[in-house]
Amino acid sequence: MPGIYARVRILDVPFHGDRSYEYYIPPALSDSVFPGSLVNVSFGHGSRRCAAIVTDTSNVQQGNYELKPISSVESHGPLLTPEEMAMCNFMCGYTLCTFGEAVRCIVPSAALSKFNFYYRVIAEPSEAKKKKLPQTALRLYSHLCTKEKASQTSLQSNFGEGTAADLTALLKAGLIEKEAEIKSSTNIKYITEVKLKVSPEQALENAKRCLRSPLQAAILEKMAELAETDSDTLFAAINAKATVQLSSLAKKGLLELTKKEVYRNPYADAGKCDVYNNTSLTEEQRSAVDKLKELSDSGEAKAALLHGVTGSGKTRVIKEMIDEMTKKGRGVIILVPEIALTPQTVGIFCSCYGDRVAVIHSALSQGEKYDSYRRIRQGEADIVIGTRSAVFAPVKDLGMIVIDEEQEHTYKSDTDPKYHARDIASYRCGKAGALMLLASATPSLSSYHKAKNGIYTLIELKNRYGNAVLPKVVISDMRLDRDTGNPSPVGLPLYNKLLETVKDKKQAIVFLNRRGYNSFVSCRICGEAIKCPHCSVSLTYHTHRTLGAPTDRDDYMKRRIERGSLACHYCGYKVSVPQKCPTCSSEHFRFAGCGTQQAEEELSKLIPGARIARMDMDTTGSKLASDKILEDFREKRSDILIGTQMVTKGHDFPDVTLVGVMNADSSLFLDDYRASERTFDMLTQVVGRAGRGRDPGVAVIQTCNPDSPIIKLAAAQDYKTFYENEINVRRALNFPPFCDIAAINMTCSDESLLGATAKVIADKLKGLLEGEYKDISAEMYGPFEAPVYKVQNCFRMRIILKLRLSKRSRAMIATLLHEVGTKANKKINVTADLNPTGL
DNA sequence: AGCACGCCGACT
DNA sequence: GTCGGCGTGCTC
Repeated sequence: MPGIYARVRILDVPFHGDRSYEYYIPPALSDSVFPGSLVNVSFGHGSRRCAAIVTDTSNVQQGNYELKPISSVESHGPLLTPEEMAMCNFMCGYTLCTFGEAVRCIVPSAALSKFNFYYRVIAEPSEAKKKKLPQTALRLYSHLCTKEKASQTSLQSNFGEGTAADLTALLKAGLIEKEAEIKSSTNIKYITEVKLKVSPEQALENAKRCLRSPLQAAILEKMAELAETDSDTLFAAINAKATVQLSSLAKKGLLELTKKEVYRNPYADAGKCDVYNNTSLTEEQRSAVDKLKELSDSGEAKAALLHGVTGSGKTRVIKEMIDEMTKKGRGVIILVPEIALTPQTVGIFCSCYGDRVAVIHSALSQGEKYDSYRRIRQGEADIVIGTRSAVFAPVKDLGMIVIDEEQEHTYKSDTDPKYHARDIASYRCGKAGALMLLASATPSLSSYHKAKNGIYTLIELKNRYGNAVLPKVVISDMRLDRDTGNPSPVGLPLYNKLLETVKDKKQAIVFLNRRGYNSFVSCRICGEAIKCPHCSVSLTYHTHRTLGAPTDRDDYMKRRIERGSLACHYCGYKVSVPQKCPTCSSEHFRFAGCGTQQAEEELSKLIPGARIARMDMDTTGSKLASDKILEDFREKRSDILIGTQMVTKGHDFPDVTLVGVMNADSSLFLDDYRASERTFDMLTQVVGRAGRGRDPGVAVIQTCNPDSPIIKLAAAQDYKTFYENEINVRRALNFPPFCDIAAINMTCSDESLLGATAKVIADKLKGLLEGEYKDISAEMYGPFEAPVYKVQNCFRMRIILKLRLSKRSRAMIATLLHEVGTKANKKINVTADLNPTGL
């Protein structure tokens, strides 16, 4: 017997309003409301319609308020299983998001239906009332009298402008009633088109009269100029979100608002399925599989790190484990960093398991996502492969979650529930008694640290498959080329190798690192970048004043030095650009950011006749374009492939004998404490691309820091030494994995308001750390300007905390967010990002 | 989020 | 006076 009272979580409430609310279940719904049901309730003063999830039901009322009824229920049974609700609760606490945000992560939006509103007549108006109501409202009323009920959409299309206002008037007069029905998912996306209904001159005149509302005036002025646009563009242009002002202008008849459907590009499945050549496992692979099986057979939740050098056949081991799992009737989730970058991995699994596989990633349309979701839920698909959101897939009897290339930053969500797929996987495996398998050639420092300390089982693959040898690595010192007067971004060693490769009818990949977008300052002579004295990250160059046009080179450099300063994004340390290099006292600096596009032109100039293909964000507008480029390269219709990150992952081109890295330094001096880790990872991956076939490969790494241990170790593919060095640095400076980092991000379009509030928030935090949460040891830095201070006219500041994340420390941050949510100015948006990927 | 309540400045 | 905009607080 379900009970007559229900506790629910409302889906669309801000953080500080996110708690349980109690409702009563009307008798008519008593046998269709369960824990996990999606219901529709009236919430708040205006009886606003809200979607909510029932968390539990009871026969006794918990609090003593007057309860509102549950209005309706999505009748196809509970939307969430008890396990899924538990996962939502876990996410709330873990990432400090609302219950609703968590629900939206795990359920495709298509399943979260919207409402249809219906109106029906309930009373006759008295003569007095009739007089008070506007003519249009009375016409609407008589129209409703002829019908049982009418939907809002149909009324709106019949009566047009002002319908909503008339309806509210009739509702207030108690003549009609409103009824909401949960609309079964149509999942159509809308934008609001805005059109000026009067002449631009009239609009400007009205703007002058709108003195009391600067926002309305701004809208009118902008509209006088644009005449027609959509609300998003308009809000961006006037730098404010003014929905209310927009609709009141529409009411005044100055603007016309139309909701319009946005069409999404349907995902065209590139589904090219290379058949896995079913060779037997090597001895090393066999023993890895045996160990993993043992872990899985224990019946307990386990985690393992599969550390295999590039080309050691990690995918083969994973496939074997999937076979094991499915044989036992258990489901599997395989996470990949990015579908577009790993077509081969996806292809392999698709061809092996056919329609038992469901592919999930963000490029799917809502409808397609929903289809996959239902196939998985029904048990039709028991193998799920996808990007980070696939970690939530409702796989039945989950036996294993694989995270391939586990160190990739794409596993951390960059939008609001800022979860890390690894944490969710760990939670799910823990609950399901499943195996979490992390795989990588260059594991993240924190995962390898855990493996070393026995939290994960470490499994290693040390040999390249088929006895392919690691490529010979040439480190090319770009300072030599500069000294001999070669201004080209392509150094002599790389040039010679490229010529040779093309002559031999082999192929080459040239890698451009685009990562160095935050400008740092490095020394022209010793190559060192200027670093923060406290944090071992590069300082970031900021300019305060405009630099003026670069007329004379030396003069321009001087201005850059004089008018800019250097800042640390972890502790806020700030200095002006020094006169001399702190390492070698040279007076010549280089500001980061070598041109990348010119590299392609340069190459075609240098090696006439070579067929060059370029692949980066600019040339791969669509997924198909990148497939085409890769396909052409594989079929040897091009000789040299130039590209960014995209070319480093997972591809297997047997005829590639040369790999070049144009600017290995650019990620070495990122303003991130993981700069070394990322550079090592990137270089190892790139080098691993060469010599995968029978012919031995060569890799050329161009750098201004040929003595950098990171570059040397990556060249030698020596992960262990790299790990030992780096972990000591992290320990010494107290960086993860020896602590966690929490960023409190604050954004606001009003710069001075933001500055003031940021200080208040910082004080509040200090108060918590010194008072109620005295037991937490934390270092607090800031508030200071975020690395990118201004985005779309919105200013961003942040506070950085170094602490150990735990239930307790998370609770403290949650308390802070609650307080800020209720007390601080609404214009300021405050969120927490726990262990942010980049700063 | 959205709505009510209450304050405050502009305009009849 | 009083209308209407905007800041503040609350939602079972």
